[in-house]
Amino acid sequence: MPAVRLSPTSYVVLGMISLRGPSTPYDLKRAVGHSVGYFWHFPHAQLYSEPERLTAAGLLTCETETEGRRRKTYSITAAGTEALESWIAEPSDSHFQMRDPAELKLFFNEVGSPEDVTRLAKGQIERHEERIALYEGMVARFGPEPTDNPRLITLELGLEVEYATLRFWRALAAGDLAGLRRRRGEPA
Amino acid sequence: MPAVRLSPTSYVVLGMISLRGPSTPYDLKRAVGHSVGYFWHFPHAQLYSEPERLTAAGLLTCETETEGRRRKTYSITAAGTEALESWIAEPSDSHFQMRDPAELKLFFNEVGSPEDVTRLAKGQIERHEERIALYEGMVARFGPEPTDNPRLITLELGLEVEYATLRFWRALAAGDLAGLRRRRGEPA
DNA sequence: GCCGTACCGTCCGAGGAGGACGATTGCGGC
DNA sequence: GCCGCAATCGTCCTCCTCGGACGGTACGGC
Repeated sequence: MPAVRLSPTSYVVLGMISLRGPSTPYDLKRAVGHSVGYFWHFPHAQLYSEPERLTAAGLLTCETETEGRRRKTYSITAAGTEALESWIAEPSDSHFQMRDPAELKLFFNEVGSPEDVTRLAKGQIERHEERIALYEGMVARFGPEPTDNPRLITLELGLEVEYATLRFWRALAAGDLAGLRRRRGEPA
Repeated sequence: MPAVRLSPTSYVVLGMISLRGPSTPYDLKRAVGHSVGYFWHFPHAQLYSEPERLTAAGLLTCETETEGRRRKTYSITAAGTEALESWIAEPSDSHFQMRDPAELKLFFNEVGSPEDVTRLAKGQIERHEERIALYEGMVARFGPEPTDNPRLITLELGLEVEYATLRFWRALAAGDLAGLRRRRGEPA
């Protein structure tokens, strides 16, 4: 049972199995796809390899189907639950990372033309409007009151951020960043 | 001159050299540290390996110091500039990623205790307040008017996002997510 | 039964992360 | 000048992440 370094990915796997009960990698893939996946993307292949690592570390157990499709069902162990809980309890260390290609393009916009910036902004506005519609739909379906479903709380954070970036790109397209600053100063 | 896949990291290197002129990896490290680095982190080692790749692809040229400290100075080529410009001009494909460990913890908070959430929120509030102070300081120093310095425009986006997340964690700590939703609906 | 299609699992090569370590330089003390 | 120390700068190594390619499995239509 070698000690392994646990990454955020590890905790997503542990957390998902903890919330859902015993799961196969494919179960995880789908579950992640319409929840955590929206704000923390990772490729499906890791949902196959990561549980293996965690099993080796004693945080999961694995049961292999013998008949038909080879399939592995992972369950969380006491050690796994403990690891997850202590991660949740420990103070959060690092700041978030944005990783927005559009923001990069904007940063280097001096190189390009002003029309590039306008086009970029237009595209981003659409993109964020779509995302907001998606999130609002989820809220409407699963619980209009934020406290209805604890797992939906993070959606509120997602929405808050989406609206913020939308405001930014709209202000940029309208050439009114000063207005954006002014409105930020107002009481909320 | 083999064709290489260009990642966002590649464009950061190209963009930085394009803005600053010929640079050594260490120059880039420092330049990135107090600009792009705030919203797109990457380890310093890549600022040594990535220019090599780009040189192999013909997008940069490299001049090696012979005396004293081995040191390489990279300059952008015409092909490099072209690659950068066409990247800026092309429509932005993918949505941004948040990658916020705190958001993950919140998502899995059912596993933990309510005090964990409160503690998490308190920590995040501090963290984002610090970040906002840092950004506001930069704005005050380098250009109170958003349009003063084109490279500072992204700072406005950073601030907008920081304020949004700060509002969220404050609302969460105050147990008033409903209020957050209500205020989002108001005209801006 | 045969075939097409959606579903599911594994592999692999390239790139990213970030710490460890080694080399170089400048500076203060003598 | 010479030494030693600390800051600066460059490279390497190992593990992890990425994401597409590929191949196997189940199921419905005919």
